[in-house]
Amino acid sequence: MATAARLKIGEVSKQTHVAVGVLRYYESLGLLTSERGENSYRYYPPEAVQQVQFIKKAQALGFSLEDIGEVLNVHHRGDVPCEFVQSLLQEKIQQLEAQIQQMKAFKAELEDYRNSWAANHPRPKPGDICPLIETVSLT
Amino acid sequence: MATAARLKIGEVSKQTHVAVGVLRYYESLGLLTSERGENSYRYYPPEAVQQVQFIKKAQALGFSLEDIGEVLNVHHRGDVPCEFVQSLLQEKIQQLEAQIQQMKAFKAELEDYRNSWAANHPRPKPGDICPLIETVSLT
DNA sequence: AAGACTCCTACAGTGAACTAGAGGGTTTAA
DNA sequence: TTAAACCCTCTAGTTCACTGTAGGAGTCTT
Repeated sequence: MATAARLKIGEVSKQTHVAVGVLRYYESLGLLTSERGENSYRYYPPEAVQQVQFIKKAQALGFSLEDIGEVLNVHHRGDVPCEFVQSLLQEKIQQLEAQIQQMKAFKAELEDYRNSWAANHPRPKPGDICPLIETVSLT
Repeated sequence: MATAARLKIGEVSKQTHVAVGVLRYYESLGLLTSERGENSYRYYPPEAVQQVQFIKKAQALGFSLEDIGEVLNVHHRGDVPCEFVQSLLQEKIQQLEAQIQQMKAFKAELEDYRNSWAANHPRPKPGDICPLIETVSLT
């Protein structure tokens, strides 16, 4: 079998579009692990790429690195993880659902305003002030 | 007519549950304006309450104070605002929609995992490691 | 008129998530 | 074999959104 493809930090960086410094920072927080070569270089298994992508995805959805770390650390520890992870998951799912509902409502609000604006102000007169902000905020 | 109800900062704070310091901070960023009395106290019109609520709502949905300031400042300047606000609105609406879609996808992913976990691991054996993280991140 | 309370400014500190730089070793391609 | 490119550690700086503190003035309540 060919050498198991171990990745250097720069390769992980290229594949994930996450800066090298950030990867080291994640490691310092315990979100990522690596083996060290004799040269003290970090070497990552190919799965590290997925892991970093997971971090970035979760982060984009509003999870803090600490949140993410909680989940990942449980995995690293390997201690009775499933029940704990399960309950974390459940919590996150519920949070997501709530956020989705909020966003939908806010989007609808913005759309309402945009539409009523379009109807009422086909050509705003010079000197008009757009009552946007106050109107939008009244829900 | 009775005195136009001008609010002091503490009253705005109570009505919005936003700390006095935060209100002053918002003002320093140009997100809020006030008139000053002879005592140099800030006095706000009642609409300030709505405005602060708008800021908080937008913020909860991931808009930065700078984003919010862009919209509010246009209002304050009163310069040809509507077209600009309109296009900002359009952009924000699209962003929201994209985020909603991402969240739904991520939520579905988490649910899938939770369900398959429930099916496969009714009683995890001691020593098992939950393959949660890698599995979840594969979309 | 005294004490509690609220307000003011100005500036320092916090935590999260990076980002940059110094100073020095390692790998790799011409 | 040497120069570019990459890696290391450590420390410090940045941005965002606050939070807290000091020192002082105004207001309200009794």
